[in-house]
Amino acid sequence: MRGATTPELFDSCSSCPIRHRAVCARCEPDELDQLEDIKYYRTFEAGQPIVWAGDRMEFVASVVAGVATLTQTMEDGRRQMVGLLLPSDFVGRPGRETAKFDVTAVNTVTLCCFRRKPFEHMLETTPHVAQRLLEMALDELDAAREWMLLLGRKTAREKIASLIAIIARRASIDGADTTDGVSVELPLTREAMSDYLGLTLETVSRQISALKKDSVILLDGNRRVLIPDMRALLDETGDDDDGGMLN
Amino acid sequence: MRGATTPELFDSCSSCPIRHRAVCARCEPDELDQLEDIKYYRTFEAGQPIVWAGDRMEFVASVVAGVATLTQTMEDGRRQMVGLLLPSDFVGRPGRETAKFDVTAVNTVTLCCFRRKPFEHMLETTPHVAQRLLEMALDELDAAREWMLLLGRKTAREKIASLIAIIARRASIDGADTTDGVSVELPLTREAMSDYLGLTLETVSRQISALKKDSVILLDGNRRVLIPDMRALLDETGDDDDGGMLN
DNA sequence: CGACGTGTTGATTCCTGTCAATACTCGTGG
DNA sequence: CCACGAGTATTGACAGGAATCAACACGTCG
Repeated sequence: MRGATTPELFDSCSSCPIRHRAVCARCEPDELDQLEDIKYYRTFEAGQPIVWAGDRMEFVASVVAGVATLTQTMEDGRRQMVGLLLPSDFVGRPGRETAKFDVTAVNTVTLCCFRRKPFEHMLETTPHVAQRLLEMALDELDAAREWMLLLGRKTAREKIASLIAIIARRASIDGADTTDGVSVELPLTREAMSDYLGLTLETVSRQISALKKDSVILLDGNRRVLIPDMRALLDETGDDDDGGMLN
Repeated sequence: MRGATTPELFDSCSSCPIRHRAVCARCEPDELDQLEDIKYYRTFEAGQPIVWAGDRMEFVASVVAGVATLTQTMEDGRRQMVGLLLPSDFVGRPGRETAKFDVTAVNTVTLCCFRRKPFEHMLETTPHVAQRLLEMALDELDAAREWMLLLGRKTAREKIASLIAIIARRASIDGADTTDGVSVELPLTREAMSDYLGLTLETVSRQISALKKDSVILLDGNRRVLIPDMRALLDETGDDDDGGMLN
């Protein structure tokens, strides 16, 4: 059903693909051993809920593979994505009993779950976990604040351009070739994009079409975007600089 | 001029008004001694910049008294507030050289500054500072994410109602009488409110007038708001519950 | 094939932004 | 005392951008 436990995905933490970026990044071998004792893997299929807001959380986790969304919903159905969880991102909040936001798998998601109580104990006893988590929380906070500028002040066109630019930036960090145009796969449906950007899905569709018409982007199918000139795309985001994207 | 150093505001940390809520809340006496060694007070007058985005930050700090804003500005002047700093809130980001946002004093602000390098050293050596800072960062992150829902999905009227409700909540926590109506002083100008809510100041003014016309709020001067029925105000925020505000 | 999920496009509405005029408050100085 | 000006706030007229309502295209899967 939902969230079946997977036996073992890796021999040990040392062969884990997110070992150097996740909450365990700074851990010493003995600290990793402690984490091994309290961890287990779970996978969720595309579209499945990982937790509902208000649910009791028995674990915190690192995203090992896949993409998940953090969303908030109003009673009348209006929905806002408040975070996009990619591999190595952290799920859950130590010190809180119940989840505050809905977490949903976008595609197949693998989580490395830590039982909450022992994890909280580790935060108090082993400094490297707390230090790394602090670093990650501060990064998330910066990202959230940048998103606030987008949500509060950017036009629909700027929002779309910003989203594509951010995804392209991540793709290029992951080692893609950027010499003559970048090609990125949008991991989100139009509806998910609209939830992320604070727009309707119709507006998202229209602005993507508009950027295509203006040759800022090219489409290859519905999901794949080709960016012939990154500078031109960045000019559409409304941001003053390139955000450290270009070398 | 700007940011003059104040000799000494309190005998010691033990008589500090934010001692139990700030980043030093969990510190043991010997840890407080360490903090004393690296701290100094500064005050800023209303309207003064505390730091500009891009400035080199030589310190991190706790807000001791006053209100400051964290804002981001686009090249064409569009501005978005991304945080409101109240007493006990933390300013600056350990591990980063330069400020990412503008920080501005709304009224007279007193900061308890810690030299950045020694503070970062303390984060590595004394767990109680890091633990408390993590807790505060996670709270900030939650607040930022709730604000994202407001910015992305709420109507102008809901935004105004939400802002007043949040300020009223804080006032009632501070021990005001809520039996027959709450009275709160808005610490922000209409323009600052508009920056916070992602609106224009005209829209802010109009929606405040509309809420007044509908008797959801009463005005006493430009800044003081009387709330005859908190439930009625909360109904206007668009939130499903009372946010833990009512007992 | 038909149903369904996803995406595009069009017509129209309406909320909020923009531009503009006016009022109010509070100092300062004649 | 009042005039004056700066900063702040309110209100009106109007325009525009995004939401809403609706139709239709495309691909997949039963």
